[in-house]
Amino acid sequence: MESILETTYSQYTPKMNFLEKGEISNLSPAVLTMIADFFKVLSEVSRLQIICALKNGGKNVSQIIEITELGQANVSKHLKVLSQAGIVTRTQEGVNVFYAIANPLVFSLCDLVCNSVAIQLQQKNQQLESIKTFQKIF
Amino acid sequence: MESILETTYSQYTPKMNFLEKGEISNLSPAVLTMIADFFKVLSEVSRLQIICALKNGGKNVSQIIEITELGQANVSKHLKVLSQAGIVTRTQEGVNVFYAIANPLVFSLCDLVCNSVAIQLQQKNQQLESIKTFQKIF
DNA sequence: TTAATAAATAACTACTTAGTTATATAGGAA
DNA sequence: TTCCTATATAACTAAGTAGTTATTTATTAA
Repeated sequence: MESILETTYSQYTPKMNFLEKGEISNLSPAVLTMIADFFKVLSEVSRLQIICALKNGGKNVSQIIEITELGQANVSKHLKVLSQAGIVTRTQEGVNVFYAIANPLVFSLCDLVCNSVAIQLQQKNQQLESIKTFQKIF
Repeated sequence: MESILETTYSQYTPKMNFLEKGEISNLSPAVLTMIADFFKVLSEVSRLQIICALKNGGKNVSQIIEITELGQANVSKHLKVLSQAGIVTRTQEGVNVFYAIANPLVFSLCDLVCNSVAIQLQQKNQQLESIKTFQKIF
């Protein structure tokens, strides 16, 4: 089966089936741009707060505003960004609009990064402890 | 054992051991900022290009410049950002400086996002096909 | 020491975007 | 209809940053 990305960006050579191979190298600039844009959506604290707020089920905008304590217009803009990135779904019910996580992948991503950051902090903490021990000796 | 993040940000309540529990909700703003910052590093095409260039082993700056076709000062700046984020390691060997991937996690992250983006493209492609079929009928 | 090369940094411009304020749109109730 | 509430949008400001050019630092060779 031909990769969807290869189909869409077939003008880019060399062709690759990175979906099957899981290869990050030799990706077309177009694909790298899409990946970068996805990461960019997750690179704002306010948007991560909104994602957190939706962790245990969909919420309407008013609820999200209350939980995150962000401004109404601001939340609306961020929800649009998240929606366009396919991270949340939008469902209008009368005067309310409900948003929910479209793909739990985001939680996997956040957890992975979270662990990575934690390990780094741990290493820095150990270095700090080493310095403290060093100071104690003299 | 107490979580490293709980130790470092113990002033934030309620306390959480998300390292063990893998919980993204109720994270302190400080932790969310760290996660956001990490994603921000991966949200630039040039930096993804550099990461791709290092996929099959460490390279010195000149090699990275050649592969990515980016400007020298630009590459140097991006490498600093990647280095400070703990994504690449820096090793000076005489006049050359070698950079290498510090944590293969980044490839997992990129692959996950890549697949997610591919699925979305596939869905859009199917919608496009539906429209084409629809047009064929009339 | 001098020259040449590799890498980092400083200073600058142009662009993007988060947040705010004000306004618009739209659904439901009176 | 008119009013009220929920959400979206427009316009704007301020802050951050990618890329460039010029310069600096540092290492090796002549």
